[in-house]
Amino acid sequence: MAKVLTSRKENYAQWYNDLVIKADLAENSAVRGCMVIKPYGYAIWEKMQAVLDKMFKDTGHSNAYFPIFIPKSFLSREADHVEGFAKECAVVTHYRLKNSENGKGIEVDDTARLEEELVVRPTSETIIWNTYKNWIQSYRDLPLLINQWANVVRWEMRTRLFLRTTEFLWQEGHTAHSTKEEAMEETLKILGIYSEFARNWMAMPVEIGTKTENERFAGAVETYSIEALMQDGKALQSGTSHFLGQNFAKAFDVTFLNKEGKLEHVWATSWGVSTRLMGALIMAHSDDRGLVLPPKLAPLQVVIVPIYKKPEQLGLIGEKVDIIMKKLVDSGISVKYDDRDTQKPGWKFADYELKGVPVRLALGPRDVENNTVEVARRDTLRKEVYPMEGIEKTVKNLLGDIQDNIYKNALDFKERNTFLVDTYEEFRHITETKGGFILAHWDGTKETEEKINQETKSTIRCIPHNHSGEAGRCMVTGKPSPRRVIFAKAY
RNA sequence: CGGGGUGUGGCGCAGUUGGCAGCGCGCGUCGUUCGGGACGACGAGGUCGGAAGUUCGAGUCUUCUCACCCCGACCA
Repeated sequence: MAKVLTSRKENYAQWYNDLVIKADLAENSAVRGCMVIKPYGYAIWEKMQAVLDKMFKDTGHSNAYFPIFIPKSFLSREADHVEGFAKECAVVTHYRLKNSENGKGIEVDDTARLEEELVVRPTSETIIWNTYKNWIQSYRDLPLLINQWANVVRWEMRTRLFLRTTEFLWQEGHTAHSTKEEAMEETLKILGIYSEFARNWMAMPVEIGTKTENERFAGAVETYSIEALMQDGKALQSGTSHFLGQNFAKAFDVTFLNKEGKLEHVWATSWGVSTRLMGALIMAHSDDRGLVLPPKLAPLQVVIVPIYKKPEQLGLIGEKVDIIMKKLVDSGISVKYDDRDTQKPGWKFADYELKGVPVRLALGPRDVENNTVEVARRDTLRKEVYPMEGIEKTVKNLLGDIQDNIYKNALDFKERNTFLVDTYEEFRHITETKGGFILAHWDGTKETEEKINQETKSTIRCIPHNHSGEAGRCMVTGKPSPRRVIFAKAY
């Protein structure tokens, strides 16, 4: 078989890049740092969107859309917020071009300078809270539960397809509440949704937890995240949910009259997942032959490949395939019959493996004669011949098995690569050799966190919610620690 | 913004001492093939990233410039 991908062992980063390109998910564009998401990649993103969108709506949220441009002055209203984002903002200064003096090309018209420059949104808190001010007067207007699907721009130094690009797609939820408790409840509810989405749809186990002050969103009181472990032992922050307290309400003077007729600032949350989830999905399951997709998010769940020598044989196969297709479609399975005669079966097998299609059916003259189908699953690469009779049940069960199996594999991997560590020496050894999640005690200070980061390149991914809070002593300073936190090298 | 690297057909690359721009893949036509990336024959496709210079002659030498990739610091 012709080798298309760099193997993971050889060079993990290269494997990822190769895979994204070769599986036709995305490519680099003419604009540095910005990607073109290709139809196959976008189809996966659309599936993710559809599921998440429903989850948000089922919990009472509505979609809306706010401008891509933010007046520069808005950004500076919340001090921490502007400090966090100032270094990576694209700024619009002019609104017109003109023909160059020398007749060649086109240039910025200096006479068309904007009075107030516009920032291309790196996130939308400021424009949204400026708007919410007019929407909220009374406790009766609350809670306000809004989400938007949008693109944002963060001018990054170094980019990688899906994992970090200058422009990316995401959803950002922005909610307003009358009490602190309710806002906090919302923040954690969304964290739960993200975790459930990762678990049940992406087949990706995640750690949920609280971010340290260092890693907190600029302008938030508390940031929570879901953290996934990639096959190279590095962590990927896959979603964040922020409790914003009254920071933005105060900055944008968003107040409401409570039941007692008293004026109060509202309580806020914001939360988001981005096309980075695509990167997580790719790295969580895929192998050296290509993408492995969970059936629940695969744009195409089943592909049927005919094997034949003569046109008459193709005709006979086609008749059987029509029957199978109908049964599968009736069972809610997405299926494609690839009867192109421009590619050979072997080529198609390899190509659909590269693209991660969960199940492949092959039908040849032999199958027509015996009333059978060859069924191949992408996750284990195993092939078996099944009777045509009841094929829809066979396939449906198999899709379920695959979804479960890749989750189980990812979970096993995470467990095998999660280490309980008590000494700094051992900590350094593991970060240098294996990577993975390391549960260790930390004294809670920024100084120690930074020292560990400097010396080992590891960061505290989160203070986990799902591990016991047994107390101990900081592995670096020996000071008391109330609970273990999760360290890892991160994307 | 530092360090390293690369720009030659759609993609991946070779191009020696400066002397007719090549190879593999892909693409097109025809034929044989088709149960794990088939094979043969013929064919199409290039102002060698850009500008200036040296030279009888530049893909190759000089200077400038632009772009992209990789590794770091910053980040979802």
